[in-house]
Amino acid sequence: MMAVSDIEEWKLDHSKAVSPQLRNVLRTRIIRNDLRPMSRLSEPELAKEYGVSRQPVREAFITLVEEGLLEVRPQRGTYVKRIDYEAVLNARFVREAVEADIVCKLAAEGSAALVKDLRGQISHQRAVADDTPEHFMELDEHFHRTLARAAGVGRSWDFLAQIKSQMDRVRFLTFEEFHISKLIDQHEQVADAIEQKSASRVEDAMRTHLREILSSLPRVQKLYPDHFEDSRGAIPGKSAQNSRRRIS
Amino acid sequence: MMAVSDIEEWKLDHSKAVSPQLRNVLRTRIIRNDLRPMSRLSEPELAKEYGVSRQPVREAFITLVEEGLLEVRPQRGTYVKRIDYEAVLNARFVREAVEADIVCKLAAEGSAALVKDLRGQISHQRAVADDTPEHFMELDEHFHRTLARAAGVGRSWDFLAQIKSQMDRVRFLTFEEFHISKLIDQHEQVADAIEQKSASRVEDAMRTHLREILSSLPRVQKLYPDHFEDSRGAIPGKSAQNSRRRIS
DNA sequence: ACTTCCCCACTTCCATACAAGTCAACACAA
DNA sequence: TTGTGTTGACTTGTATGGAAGTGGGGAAGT
Repeated sequence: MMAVSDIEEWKLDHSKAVSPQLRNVLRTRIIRNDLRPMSRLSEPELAKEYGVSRQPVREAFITLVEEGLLEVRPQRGTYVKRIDYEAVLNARFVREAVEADIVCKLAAEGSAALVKDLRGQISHQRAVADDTPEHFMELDEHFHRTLARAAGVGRSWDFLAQIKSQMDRVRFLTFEEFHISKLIDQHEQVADAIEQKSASRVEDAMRTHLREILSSLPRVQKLYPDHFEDSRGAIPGKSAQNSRRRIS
Repeated sequence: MMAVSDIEEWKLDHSKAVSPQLRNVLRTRIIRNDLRPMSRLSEPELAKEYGVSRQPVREAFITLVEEGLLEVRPQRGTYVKRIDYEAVLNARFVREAVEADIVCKLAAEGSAALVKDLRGQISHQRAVADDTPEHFMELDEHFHRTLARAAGVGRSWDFLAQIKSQMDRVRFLTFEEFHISKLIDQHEQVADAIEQKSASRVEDAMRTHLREILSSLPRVQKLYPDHFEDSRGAIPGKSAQNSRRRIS
């Protein structure tokens, strides 16, 4: 829908409030690795670039600091944070816990209309699997959001979206590490299990699905070591992230 | 530790950055119902009250809007949001899912030192049970944070803290609705189950513990209807919040 | 050559001024 | 009395100017 190169040229609508727009633009640029880790974002520079004053830029920074995408060192500069291995693992852990409960609710209450909707989305996903990865990620986002809304906890997904950015940064580093067709197959297994109203199967399917990133994360870190915080993860032996339930 | 009345007189340390302090003060005042729902918070007024300019106040507002505690209507005013019934239910749902997985991990990996720490905290909780409710809530916060850290997902608790404020507002409305001694007993059941390394029992204990608010929430809403959003919740029949697992 | 100190460019943070929109009260006409 | 138009005191959003702090480069002294 929107290629990476276009992001750099996004213009702001001066008839609306500028700060929120700027916040979204910068967040997208960071997640898509257009703004590299450790690079400095000076307020006046970005202000000139987008034709606004420093204040909206400042206010946009605040939220991004809260999301762990930026780090401001007072009187020194504002920098794009490197990917925090621990933060990724924690975000993934939270996401697995929440979405596991979501699909369990759906196995109990899910309607046939939902299953039909999901299957339509899945076929749509297959159609764009070989398209740009950005396109699939949008559909993936929509798929998981649909599950949350169907379970009656749509606002929970809004919360998850805040921490998901940590995981998305990893994805955008190397799409090759993520086999899209495999992810779509897992989506299908989730839909199947919901249709069969099997709570245990749908839970296993979702937990397996959300653990895919665990296998690729160490390789991504090896490939782009300077994109990651120097913390542990270099010693990812048994990273205390194996969740409670043995999968199949 | 800090009585409600003291909050209004919190002064800011002008040697450090002002915005974060102001943010914490305002958040606390909102959660503790010192700043009432629907009341207007004008930037220049608060600026004068705390002896700073409008800009730090504005920046403090941004985060609180993100947390769903404030609502700013452009060119009209900034208002304390009423408690959103749906948001409380969703926050509770997320918390249950995450903390259930946390204690399951602890049942598998938990150490004896952890159990000893928890029991110490519990006896401390009993000691202050008849003290001010604020004091118990601090200990309660510490207890749950300890569990997360022991499970190796300490940052996950930082994530949860963002949405927990929605639940805390309900608690601070009526402490009488929450029987502290009962909550402490449930803490003890969690500690017991961890010691016994029983995943199923500790999960049930935690889920039961975190569902306490569900029984009191409708009563609190009845008692303070104007503190709540006018949404559903007035029709809380089967509010789609009964989670996946039947308890005991 | 090496250490020490100072100055200056640069940053974020705060204060202040201006712009633009909203809403209520009020004057005024029918 | 009622309906209408307008003014003006509010609000938040944006722009800009200092204040305080950081760090590097260069000059001076040993």
